[in-house]
Order: sequence, then structure tokens, then C-alpha cells
Amino acid sequence: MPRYNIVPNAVPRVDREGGVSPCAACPIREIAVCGALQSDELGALAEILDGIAVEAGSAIFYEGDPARHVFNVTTGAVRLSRLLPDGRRQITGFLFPGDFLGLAYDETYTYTAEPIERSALCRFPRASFETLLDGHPRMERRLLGLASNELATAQDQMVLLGRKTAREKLASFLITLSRRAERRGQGANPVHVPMTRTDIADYLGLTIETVSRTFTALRKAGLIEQLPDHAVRLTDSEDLLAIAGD
Amino acid sequence: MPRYNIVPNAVPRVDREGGVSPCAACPIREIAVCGALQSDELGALAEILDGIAVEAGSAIFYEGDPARHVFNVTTGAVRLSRLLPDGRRQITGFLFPGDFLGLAYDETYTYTAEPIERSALCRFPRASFETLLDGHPRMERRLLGLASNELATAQDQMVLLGRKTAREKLASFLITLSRRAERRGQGANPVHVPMTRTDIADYLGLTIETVSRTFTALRKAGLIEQLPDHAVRLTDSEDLLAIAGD
DNA sequence: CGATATCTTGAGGAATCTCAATACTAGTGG
DNA sequence: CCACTAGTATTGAGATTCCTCAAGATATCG
Repeated sequence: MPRYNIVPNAVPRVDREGGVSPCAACPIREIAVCGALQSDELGALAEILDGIAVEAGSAIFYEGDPARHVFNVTTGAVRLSRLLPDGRRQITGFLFPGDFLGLAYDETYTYTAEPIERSALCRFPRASFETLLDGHPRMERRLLGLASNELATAQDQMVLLGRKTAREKLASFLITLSRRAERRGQGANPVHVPMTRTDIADYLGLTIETVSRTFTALRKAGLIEQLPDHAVRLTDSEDLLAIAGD
Repeated sequence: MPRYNIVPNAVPRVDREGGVSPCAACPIREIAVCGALQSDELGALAEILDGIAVEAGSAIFYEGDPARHVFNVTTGAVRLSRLLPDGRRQITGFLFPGDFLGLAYDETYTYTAEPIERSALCRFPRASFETLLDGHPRMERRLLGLASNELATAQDQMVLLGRKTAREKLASFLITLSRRAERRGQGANPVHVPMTRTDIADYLGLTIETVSRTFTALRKAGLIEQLPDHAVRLTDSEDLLAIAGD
């Protein structure tokens, strides 16, 4: 049973025959791995790609599934998580448009990937993707850089989880979200926080109650404002940054 | 001021002229990135490599240093760590013979690398190493696999830091150490734990007192024995594994 | 507009931390 | 070879942060 639907038109396929790749018009290409390719190479990408659309509540893949594809998020937001046998969950990351997903040394995924809102992704069969890499060393190098980057981000998160207080964790989280939105060219200050308290808690190694109380504390301290529609204004980014600790 | 001494003979250089690479005799080559090269390609590796020796108490590089080299641990053990402005420390990993070190997307290292005991490493100038990768795609692919692996390990550690109890953290730690020793072909059961309580605490997101108390608790529960010389016998690996949670 | 999920707030409890004293270990010099 | 020292580890008692359990408030969606 498929975990999502393949939606051919999630990515425009026009002109594939004519030699113009849908990727050429992709708004996030430059910030994604695909940006490593020249325009005349994009056809090769489009040839192995399927556009998929996923709704919140479904899954892209589960921990333990055979790792048959790699993905690129084009719209929406995705959470990556792992479970302990008794159900405790740790979210290891949130992905946004442009982010790459599915690198696996193993033959199976080591984490679950689920959209937290309606999202679209480009899906590449892993084998074809690897063949593509063989012919495009620039792209492979980019992927390596990307992995290094993710590794550095993972280390940030370890510092957060192992050594920061609840207040520091939430401050870091909000600032990081804001920075990432900025890099994608979206509004960085009232920052959009699409995830639930449960997701934030499982990401920061806290309970939902502590997350809620800490939001209240930051608000009462005049550091943030909670706006409608899951938006948060960073009233005092400087202080917030000082609290976040790096 | 150099942070360590270059010790030409830390890696045997005999026969470089004669075309036989010191790497050919390297006992950890197969488990390291270098294993991706054929024997007739090893000369290229040796040409750009320096052997370095470092003592506990020194550093290989610090967070923020320009990332001019990449390394491979050949003997000993190395800790990677990051600091918060107020001095709180998080150790993000321990490296053992065969482990690769120094991947950096940035121009500077994002973490500090220090030996926790007398160690030897192969050091490669980053630029030369990247040039080498250009000519040896198999090695680059291996490096990518390695990075994926590290990413999965980092996720394990996030689960540990965010969602495990002190008892579970220590059990996981001991089992992981044991497994890694085994993969290197060393004794897996009385497992050698070369790091101090402080290092273990900073790795597991605990205090040294809690680490110490938890060691005592595991010992009293009959799960481990503490032997002389920083060795720990896993008396009941099965139960320990169940406690570790994955 | 009701139903359901999500979020907030409160009170009490538990795990871990802090501070402090003592014990152990390894290395050094007599 | 032993005594001394400095670093490292253990143990205890009390403090603190965060968690658990529970109730009420708010938001979301059909």
C-alpha cells in the first residue's frame, strides 16, 4: 500500500519532449542540490523524477522501509523522527522547500518522514539518482557539502538537547526557524511556526506542557509576541539570540 | 603556534620512492575511507599525507580554526566537542582508528578535536584531498556513504540526548562502545572505556555525578562489572541492550 | 455550531543537578 | 619502594528544573 499518491502534475511536465526540463522553472532549484547542474543538464534530472503530493497525517516513508528513493522538498514542511520501542519520539529535523531527504547508507531508512502540512516533493529512484551522480561529479560534490552541512546542524542540535535549558532551547528553535525562512527568501520576522506543540516538544526534548509554559514565559518577558495563524514575532531578536547561546 | 607536532615517522614512509605506499601496510585501511582505493592507487594518497602524533591534553584543531586539513585516526581516541559561550560543553562524538575527521562545508571547523589519549592520525591538506577525490570517484562515493552513516549516528545521539534517561543513556553508550570495538576487531566484551567521567557526562548530557551514580547502579544491578584499567565487563548484554532501547 | 484536537495553566512529584566531603588512582620525587 | 600530590571518581544531602497528571480554555474543521 503506497504511503502517498504520485501526482504527475505536482511538478509540471510540460515540454519534457521538447527538451525543456520542468526543473528549469523550479523556484527552489538554486537552493537545492539541483542547483549544481547546468541548465542543459536538467533534462537528465527531470527524466528520473516524479512529483508527489502528501497531506498532513500521511507519511512519506517509515523508519525501516526499504530506501528506494531520495527526495527534494518543494513546498510545505516535513518532519523526520525516530521512535523508541515504548513510543517515545525524537524529531531529528524539520525540512522545508529546497531540503534534500533520503540519504541512506543502509538499505533501509533509519527514520520516518512525514509532512506536517500539505507538501510536495520531487522523488528520485535511488539507483537512478546514483547513476546520475556518476555522470555529474559537481552534483555529487554538492551532495557531500550538503551532508557536511547537515552534520554541523546535527551537532548544533546535540548541543541544544544535551546542554541547553528549556528557555534556551525554545529561543534557539525560533531563531533557527527564522534564519532558515530568511535563507529561503520568506518572511523571517513574524516567523511561521507550522508545527504543533507536540512536534516542538519532541524536537527539543521537552514535554508539550514545558513548551507551552516556555512560550508564555518568553512572551511575558517581552521577547516574542504570539500572533494568529501560528506566527511568532521576535520582538527582541538580540536578547533572544543571547539566550539561545550561539 | 602549531597545535601538534608533525611526526614524519608516525606513518612509515619507507619505499615512497620505490612506489610502495605506506598505506599498503596500514592495518586500518580497509575500515577507513582509504579502503575505497585499489592498491595501485595508494601512492596518490601517501603523496599528500603527513603522519601526526598527538598527546592527551593537546588539540588537533579548535572550533573556528580555518579548516585546512582532513584527518584519519590511525591509533588512539579523539573527542569532538562544541562549547556554549558560558563554557558548557557538548561532546558530539568519539573517534577511533579508521574514523575520518574534518569534513567541513564551511571554511572553518565547527567543532574542536582533541585526543583523549596518545593518538596518531593521517593528515591531508583539504585542497589536495579534494583534488584526489576528483580523480577517484569511488573514494568520493565512499565518503558520501560515510557521511550518511555519521548522520544516522548523529540521529541516534539525538534520540539518546532528547528522550533517554540517565540509565538508558549509559547503557546505550557502553553497548555502542562495545560494538564499535568489535567492528575494529578489538575486544568487545570487557570494553575499554578510555574517557573520563567528565567526557562521558558531556557526551551524554549529564553531570559527572550522575554518570558515576549510574555506573554504580548498573553495577549493583549486576549488569556490568568495573574492572581495572578503565575496562567494563558487560555482564548481561541482553538486559543492557533492552535498557538501551535500540 | 458542535465536536475534536490542540493549547494553556496549575499542583505535586521525580529525575537530575549543585554543592560539599571523602575516596581512589596515577604519576613524581625523595 | 614509599609518600606526596594532583587529578579523578564516588557518595551524600538538599535544591531545581522539568515532568506527570488533571482541568479548563482555545482553536479548527466539518
